[in-house]
Order: sequence, then C-alpha cells, then structure tokens
Amino acid sequence: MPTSKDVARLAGVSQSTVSYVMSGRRPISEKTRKRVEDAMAQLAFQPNAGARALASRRSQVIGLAIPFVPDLHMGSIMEFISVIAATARQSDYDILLVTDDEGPQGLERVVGQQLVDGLIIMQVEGDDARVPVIRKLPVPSVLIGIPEDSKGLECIDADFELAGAMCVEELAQLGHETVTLVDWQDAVVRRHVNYVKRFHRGVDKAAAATGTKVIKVPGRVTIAGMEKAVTKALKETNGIPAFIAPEAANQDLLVEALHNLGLVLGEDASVVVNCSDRIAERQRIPLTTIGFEPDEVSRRAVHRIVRDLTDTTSRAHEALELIRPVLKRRKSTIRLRPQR
Amino acid sequence: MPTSKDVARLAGVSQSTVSYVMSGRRPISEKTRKRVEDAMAQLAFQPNAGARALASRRSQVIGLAIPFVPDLHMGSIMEFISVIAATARQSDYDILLVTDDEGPQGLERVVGQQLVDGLIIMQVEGDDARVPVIRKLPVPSVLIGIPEDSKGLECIDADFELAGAMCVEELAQLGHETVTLVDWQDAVVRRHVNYVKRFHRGVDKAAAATGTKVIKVPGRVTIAGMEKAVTKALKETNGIPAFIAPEAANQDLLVEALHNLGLVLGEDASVVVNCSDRIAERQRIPLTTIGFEPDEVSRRAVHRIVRDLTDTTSRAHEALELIRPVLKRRKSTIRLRPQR
DNA sequence: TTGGATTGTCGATGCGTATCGACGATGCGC
DNA sequence: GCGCATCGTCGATACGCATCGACAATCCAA
Repeated sequence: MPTSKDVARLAGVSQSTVSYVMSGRRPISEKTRKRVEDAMAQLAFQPNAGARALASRRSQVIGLAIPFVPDLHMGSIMEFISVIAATARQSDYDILLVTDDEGPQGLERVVGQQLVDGLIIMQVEGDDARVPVIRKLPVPSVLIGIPEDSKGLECIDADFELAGAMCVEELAQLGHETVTLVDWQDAVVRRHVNYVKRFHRGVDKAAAATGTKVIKVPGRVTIAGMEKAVTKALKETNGIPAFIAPEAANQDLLVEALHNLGLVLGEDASVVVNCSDRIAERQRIPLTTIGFEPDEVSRRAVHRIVRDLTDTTSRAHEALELIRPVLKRRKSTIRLRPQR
Repeated sequence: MPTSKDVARLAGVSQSTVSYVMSGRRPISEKTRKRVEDAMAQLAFQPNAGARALASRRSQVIGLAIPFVPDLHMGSIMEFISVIAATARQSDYDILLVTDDEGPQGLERVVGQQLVDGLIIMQVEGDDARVPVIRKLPVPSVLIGIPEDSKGLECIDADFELAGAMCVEELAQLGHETVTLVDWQDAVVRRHVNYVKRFHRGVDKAAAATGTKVIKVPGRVTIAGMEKAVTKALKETNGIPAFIAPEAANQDLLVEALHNLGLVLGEDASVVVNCSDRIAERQRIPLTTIGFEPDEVSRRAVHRIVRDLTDTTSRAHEALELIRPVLKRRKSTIRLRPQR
C-alpha cells in the first residue's frame, strides 16, 4: 500500500506538503497541488485510517447503537440504518455498529478505544439503560427517541403528540364524531412509555378541541382478538366508524378484521394507520397514513452529530427536535360532510 | 485518556510489558501480570484503536456491505446484520457498514484506507457488480449469496435447491399429486437469477423423483392478480390443492387469496411458505414453513471471515457452503394419506 | 559447579499521518 | 530601493501501540 511518503517522493515534495494538499489547512500553489494530486492518482493512494486517527485524534467514524430486535416491524429499523449510513458518508464519516448484547458497556468500549468520534443511539426509550452511560462519555451523542429525563441531551424523534392530534383532527374534519384508537400492544406500551404517552396526549387534546369522542382499545396480537375489539368499538359508535392504528403491527389485523366484519374501508369505515408509503399504496384499498418520517429523522440525527463534531466552538447543543409527521390522504378514509 | 505508558508507569514496568500482558505473545510472570492488570483497571485503560491498527496493521474491524433496500421484506436483512454484528464481537471484531450508494468503490475505499481487515458481502446476486472488485482486493471476503462465477470465492447461502426439493417431497409425501409453485415476483426473478434457479432445480428434480405435477404461476403484487393465479391453478388440480410460496412477499397475498376463495388452509388446501417462525406462528392458521436460516448463515459467514483473518497459514479457503433449510410442520398442510 | 537453554523484562524502533515552527521567496506600500 | 507582511514549502516531532533484539535471572542437566 502506498503511503503519503511515496506520494511525496513521486511528486518531488515533502510528506507534509502532501498532507496539506489533502487537508487544505495551508495554502498550496496550483502547480504543486496538481503534481501531488497526479502522484496520488498514479499510485492510487489512500490515507491510512489508523495513522490518521492516531495523529489527528479523530477517527471519522460514528458509532450507531442499534436496538435489540424482537420488535415485529424491524423493517423500519433497517430503513433508519441505511439512511444514517448513507448520510454519514456524505460528510465523510463511516458507521460502526454497536449492538445491544454488549450492553451499555459496548458504548464505553468504542468510545474508550477511540474507535468512534460520536454516537447515534437508536430507539431510546423512557428509562433507557444507555442514557446514564452516555451522559458520562466524553464524546457527543444524538438520541433517536426521548428518555424520561432528556435534560442536557440531544434528542430527535417524530412528533408523536402532533401525530396523534393530526389523526383526530383529520377524522373530525371528515365528519367523524367518534374515533377508535387501536393502541400499541401491551408489551410496547409498558416499555416505550414515552412516545405512546405523547401520542395519547395529542389525541386527547385534539379530541377535546374538536369535541370528538375517543374510544381506546388495546392492541391485539391475534385476528380474533382484533375482531372482538373492533366489534366492541362499533357498538359504541353512531354512524360510520373511524379507526386510528399508530402501530404498524396492528394495521394488518385491523384491516383484516374490518374486512371480515363486512366493512369496506373508505365506504363503511375510515382508517388512518402508520406504515411506510410503499406498503400503504400496495393495499387493496390504499391506506391513509400518518407518516413518522424515519428518513427525515435519520438525516437530522446525522447532521446534528456531524455538526457537534465539526463546530468545536459551541458545545452543549442541548435540544429536543421533533420531526413533523406527514398525513397522506388515500382511499381508506371517507368524507362525511363537505369540506369546510 | 490513559495510555499504555501511563499504565506502565503506575505498575512500575515498561510500556512493552504492558503490551505483552495484553497480547500474551510473550510469557509474563504472574506477579507482573497482576500488577499490570490492576493498574489497567485502576486507570480504566482502553487501548487506542488507531494506534493499535497502525502498529499491528490490523484494525479488528470487518466491513459489512449491506444491500440497497427497495426489497419489500427488509426485516430479514436486519436480522442478518444484527446477528453478524453480535457474532463478530465474540471474536473481538467490530462491524463497519458499507452501503451500496457509494457503489463498489466503497469497498475499495474501506480496504484501501485499511479501515477493515476483511469483508462480508450481503445479498450477492448473479452478476453482482461488487464481485469483480472483491476479487482484486488484498483482503479476504465472504459472500452471502452466490454469484454466477463463484470460482475462487468464499460463498455461503441457504441451500435453495434442497429447499425446493424438500417442499415438493413434503407435499408429495402428504399425498398431493399436483403442487403449485407461486414464484418470485418478476423483478426478483430477473435480478436474483441465481437462487431462484436453484430453487426451481430442486423443485423439478423432486417432482421428477416423486412423480409430482408442478404448476408454476408467476408471483403477484396485487390480491386480484393472486386470486386469478390461484384460480387458474385450481382448475388444473385434481383433489386438494397444494401451494409453495418461497418468497415471503407473496405469502400474505396467497393466504388471503385462498381465504377469499373459501379455502381453509390445512383442510381444503396445503401451503408451504418461507417466512420467519415468529410470523408463521402468529397467523390465524400457523403456517408450515421452509426456513432459510438467516441466523445460521450469518454466523457461518462471520466464523469464516474470522478464520481467514486468523489462520494466516492456509490461504485460499475457496469453498461454497450451503446451509440446510429447515422444514417446520404447522397447521397449513394436510395429510391426504397415512404416513409411510 | 558450569554451560546452555528458558523465562521474564526492558529499551529502541517503526507504523503513517497531522501539525507546528522555521524559512526562503514573493508581493506590497512608501 | 527598503522593510514588512504573505505565501508556499520543508523538516522535525508527536500520536500510542506492537514488536524485535538484548540481556539479566533462573533453571536444568551433565
């Protein structure tokens, strides 16, 4: 493997000049730069990452803490990872995976070894064991999700409260006076306390503001359970029923349950779900969705950690950033009264 | 951050002794080792990865080339990644992501910069653009999937041929004389030529061996299309129909289509699909599956690359390793004649 | 008891890059 | 034409660890 010294020799300059050509931290004449760049190209030179990290004390690598995977819909996690890695590359960073089975010490390790310059922590939950560890680490981190106590931390998440409100407002505006919220599954509700609570708050506020009645039924795992829950909700509803299913895992069950009960989406019932556009569009009846914009969240997370690593000036960017969800109207909702 | 020199000073030994304690490449007396280890613990010492890589010429990092994501079922990709990362840690390696949007040059970059010691390439397809690049790289790599010309490469994949054969044999043994293969979607068939072909070969061989008639219908994207395909297949079948759906994306459609046509799985029809056990078990009627064992494939891939990186002796481990699929009998298949 | 092998430790050096201070060359205003 | 700032380049050094050769101490066999 060629080194910068080889490049220097071939270009007839000193090694430090080669370094300055790469970094641009000192002015270099056009002539010299050209010679060096030609030499680099000719040798197919690539700077050695280890040496670079050692000398500069920065690895140009960001650690990405990925969640343990038992969640049903991990397709979305993959979307995050993919976008995060691609976005990081645009700022000349690479992504190193930190899995959960090393526990929070995994974070201490990669930071301690100076393998990474900063961290992005995915799927942060209410009382996340990683949070206290992160607070002590001497590198910046950005959390995706919001822990119970977010003071002093940089957090990014979808605006679940707004999402909840938007769902209710949309349905209310369509003319529904009663809506049923098919909740997250119990296991999730207990764990991810945080964003579920926020979604509920949004729903409740919008319900109060619009005078909508909200029925909450717990999330189900089986189709039979879902049919029972839907049936119960139907009894309490006058007129055309409306459903909100923020957890993607519930969506299939809800749609199927309604189908089995003889209700046609967009005619006999309104449904708003959260799932990827690709999936929503493929349904027999394309679903109206409230999108949590994982791509946008991912991009913002990378941009923020990169900024932390670049602007050495303004430390402590404490801030909580909420990404606005997007409502996409498709065929699964029905207008009961003329648009205001 | 403490360095090995700090540890040495505190322990009253030389820096090289500290290094030998860590690597074990020279004998160290019990007493000295204890003193050094205590000093390390006291200072919470962690060796600097950059310095280590520079001096030892190995980064202890494996590059993982992840596929571009437009595939529907990317949940499974996440499973691979997760297991790969965890397994790598067990051998003291970390995982660096290499996304596809840098193109094959991404691989050249991470290797050229000596960021990684080796590569695992996921989702290798018939004429994968990364393959020619990999052949030229001066580090070992392990492919998951099999390219057209696999000579001289280390490849691991599920044994699709065996899987195809197992599906047909299972259904034949249950007493079905005609089975319908719901094929991969056209786009996939054209791209991933390789494993689709292998699956077909297995199906054909087993069909010939068992005297089973096989109807092939193309994979569908819509429920209407699937219903039509199923109807057509039913016409050509005498008695209880049987279906094989190796592509996970087709499974929901197939199950729903059969349901809509009034056929009950395990009573009026047999169905064998490929999807994760978790999902298969959750269906209203738990599905008999042919599992492609992504965890096992992932683990083997890591073990092989680690071996390549460790055994510097025996180079060129060219080998094609096929992981045996697993058939799990559930409720979606029906026995038509007593077991032999 | 002595020679040679083995064990345990140290000092010195190199890995490839970034960066600092130094210094000659050039341009500017007066 | 002079001093002075700016530009462009070089040499030297540091970064933290692994590794090699050297060497003192210990052990065993003859």
